[in-house]
Amino acid sequence: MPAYWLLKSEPSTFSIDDLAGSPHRTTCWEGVRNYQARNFLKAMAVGDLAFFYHSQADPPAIVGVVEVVRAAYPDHFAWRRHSVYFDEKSSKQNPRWVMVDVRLRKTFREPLPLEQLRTVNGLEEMELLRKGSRLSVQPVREREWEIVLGLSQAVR
DNA sequence: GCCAACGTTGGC
DNA sequence: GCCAACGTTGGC
Repeated sequence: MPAYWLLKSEPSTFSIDDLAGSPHRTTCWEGVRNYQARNFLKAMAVGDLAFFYHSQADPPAIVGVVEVVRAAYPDHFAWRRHSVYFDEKSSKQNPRWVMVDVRLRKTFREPLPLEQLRTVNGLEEMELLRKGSRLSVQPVREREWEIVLGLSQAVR
């Protein structure tokens, strides 16, 4: 059984269309710089599935599904002095941050806006919908996964 | 642009 | 270990 997750990205930085245009529709998920989010990245296994969420977007929305194709490995952007993700406290000997690789599985025909998700029965406890929730990598319960996927198919 | 809700830093 | 100050996220 795969586990389910949700990954946030600002589309102005990296959108689901950018992923669709990437080689093998695959990308490394670099730049996570929050310990709780990092620990979720470490918990991911190949074959796990994740919603792709557009934050700081108009509207903010779940826009598709990706699959984990490589488990956590050191985020080498932390070692690049000129990267926005540089962190001098992360060394090659003792990497502080990790990333996974994900491949695009599905782009929803219609995005599922945050505002709509807030009205859906069964999603009340979803991390994404918690007030003040800022986690950029978060687990999704199986039941929540099924409900959201069902919505994505209902909007055809 | 505002601001609530965090997370991090650092003095003590 | 506490907590004030500061920085960041992200909806609105």
